[in-house]
Amino acid sequence: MRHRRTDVIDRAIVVLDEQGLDEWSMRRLAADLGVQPSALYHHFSGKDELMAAVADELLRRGRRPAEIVTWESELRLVSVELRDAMRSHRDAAELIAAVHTRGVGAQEPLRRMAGALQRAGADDELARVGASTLLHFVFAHVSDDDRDFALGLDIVLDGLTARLVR
Amino acid sequence: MRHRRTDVIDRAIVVLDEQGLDEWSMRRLAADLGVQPSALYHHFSGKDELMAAVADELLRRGRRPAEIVTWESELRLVSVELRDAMRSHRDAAELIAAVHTRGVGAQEPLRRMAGALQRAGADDELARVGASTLLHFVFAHVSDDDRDFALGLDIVLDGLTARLVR
DNA sequence: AGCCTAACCTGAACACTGTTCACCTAGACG
DNA sequence: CGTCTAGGTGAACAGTGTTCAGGTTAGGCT
Repeated sequence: MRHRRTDVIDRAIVVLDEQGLDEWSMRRLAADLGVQPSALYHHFSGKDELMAAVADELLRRGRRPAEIVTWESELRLVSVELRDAMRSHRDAAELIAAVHTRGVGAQEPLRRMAGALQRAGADDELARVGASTLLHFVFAHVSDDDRDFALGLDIVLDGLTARLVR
Repeated sequence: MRHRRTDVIDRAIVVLDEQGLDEWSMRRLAADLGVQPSALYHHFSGKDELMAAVADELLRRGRRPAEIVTWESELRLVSVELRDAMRSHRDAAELIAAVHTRGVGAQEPLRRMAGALQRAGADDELARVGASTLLHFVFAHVSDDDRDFALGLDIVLDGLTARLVR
């Protein structure tokens, strides 16, 4: 059986769900696809690139069409989409956070947050720091219940608002 | 040469500085100590416990005597101590964050933050969420310059203040 | 229909990793 | 003097990501 890049990514997500991130190795994925481990290196330069592709696919699937009214609602939307993507599959949170931290992928939520802040009137510095603060808040509170998540989101947005209106 | 637990921890920190976290393996550390890898398992149950011990030692070394006046100054102190510890050695940030995330150690900063919030009048939920938000802000902004770090810290503390005074 | 190219895959090897196990050894203490 | 124990040995196990030279196969072009 021959596989395309997208086949590998799709199957990688299934294996992630079944085995978890710890058992998620190139060899296991290859075995699951009925292929030698080295075959994966035709589609991806290495494990990092594969992980990044999977993370980006999870984020893509988590997006929902929505019309934006205020900058605050946009920040909330991006936060909730990101959180949902991180909860959509087993260990997706660790996967996405790892990929983002290593700088190999999953950069879009941060960019969208910074963009929203800039459109809200923030200067470069505030947009950068504010977006990063919000993003890492989401990373940290993925497994909170919805109430706690909403509370924390309010904390950060309150802080951002206080800086923005000045 | 025979070594005690503390010798191993001290040497582990040196090796971390010289080689970085990626190259920081049980085998390398053992070689550096002039000992077989298996000898390390007399002092630690495994790599996780050793990492946790190193993280806690770095945090311990980063503590500074200071008298606390307000809850806000206590939160600032813990944040700055944590940030300094994370900057004190090569890859110390990744090490401490990893140990904390896995729940095997480096739990004290979070506990101190939650305690300060409780003394400031926060209920259990706000103390928990607020402390976690602040902690992960520090994790995320270790490598920012001081200006950006101070700005982000203000954002989070503003948000916390807004919730506390209610 | 036949060829050719590009995509895909094989199988073996390399150089690591953390961990376990049975066994040994030097020094302190009663 | 003997025992106890903290510390260490050396080999093995079961994995890991990655590389490489070479083989196969499907699709488009002439």
